Amino acid sequence: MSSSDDTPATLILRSVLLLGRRLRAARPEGPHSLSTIAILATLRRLGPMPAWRLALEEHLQPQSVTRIIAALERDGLISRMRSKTDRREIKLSITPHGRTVLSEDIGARRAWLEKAMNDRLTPEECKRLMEASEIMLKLSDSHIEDEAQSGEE
Amino acid sequence: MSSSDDTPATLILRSVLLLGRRLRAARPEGPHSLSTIAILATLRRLGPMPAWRLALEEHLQPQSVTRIIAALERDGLISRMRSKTDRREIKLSITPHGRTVLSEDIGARRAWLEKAMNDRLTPEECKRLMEASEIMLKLSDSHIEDEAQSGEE
DNA sequence: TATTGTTATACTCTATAACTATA
DNA sequence: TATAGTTATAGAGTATAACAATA
Repeated sequence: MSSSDDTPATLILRSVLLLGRRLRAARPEGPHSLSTIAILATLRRLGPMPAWRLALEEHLQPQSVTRIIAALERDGLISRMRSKTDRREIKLSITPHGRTVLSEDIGARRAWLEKAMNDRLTPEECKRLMEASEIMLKLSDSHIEDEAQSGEE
Repeated sequence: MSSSDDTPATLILRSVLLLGRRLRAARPEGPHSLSTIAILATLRRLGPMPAWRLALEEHLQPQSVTRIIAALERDGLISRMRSKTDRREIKLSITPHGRTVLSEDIGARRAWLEKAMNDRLTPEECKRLMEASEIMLKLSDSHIEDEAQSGEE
């Protein structure tokens, strides 16, 4: 049987790939990418934090975070404040302007998604998709706590 | 209320972004990216087809497909055959070597995903995730037929 | 003129390696 | 030496514009 890849895993792989493409493309007029907006949303959701913590939350390398926050600061969406106690650390905060931009961006993406859901899914399917989102988050969420437990590879 | 983005849509956005990152990173030793493998899988699943059809299936621009299939042909994973009836068209087929590489790649990614699912999800959650995959596919699937129906932007 | 495909170019996304500054 | 952050570089992923060949 050559169907070794027509498995549930393949279906998950393909669906996340294709839906991800759509969600990235559904950006509003603004110049802000999905990864950028996700970082902004995390800063609003969890409050000010240093870059290394942001890297853990977003499952990114610190260097990748550096690049994104440089753009965010350039555009005035976040502000930096050097820690007094540990002068290596820099706390990142979302600015009022950042909150405005975030709301507009998320609003536009949400509009796209909700329209697509209304057009193509039944209410029952919408509900199951939302439940599945938490499952996917859990699946992609092996940071911090878990890092300590399973140190292999 | 400033919670205009703590909505189900935001959760979906974040979960697809984060899980997508993980699935792309879970590549085996081989030099083939997720997008490349997805195209190979589509050629095996649906049989030989021209590049424009592949672009529709994968929701990519034809130029993006051109780039990917150039790499696939360079590595001997697909073959091209000019159509006799319409000499503009080139039929793309997966080669035996392509089938081998595809199975190995999918196998490795599947192993990662199944381990993650076993480690972090209950059997009930696994089942719901698989059901949700078909829903996500439907959501990202507005090509061909739908294009004709809703012609707006 | 429309369609199939390609080349050229650029921007986003992310990683690894090497570095600086501070602890 | 370890940690927080940055710079440099590269490759993956994808898009738009301009083009060639064929219909």
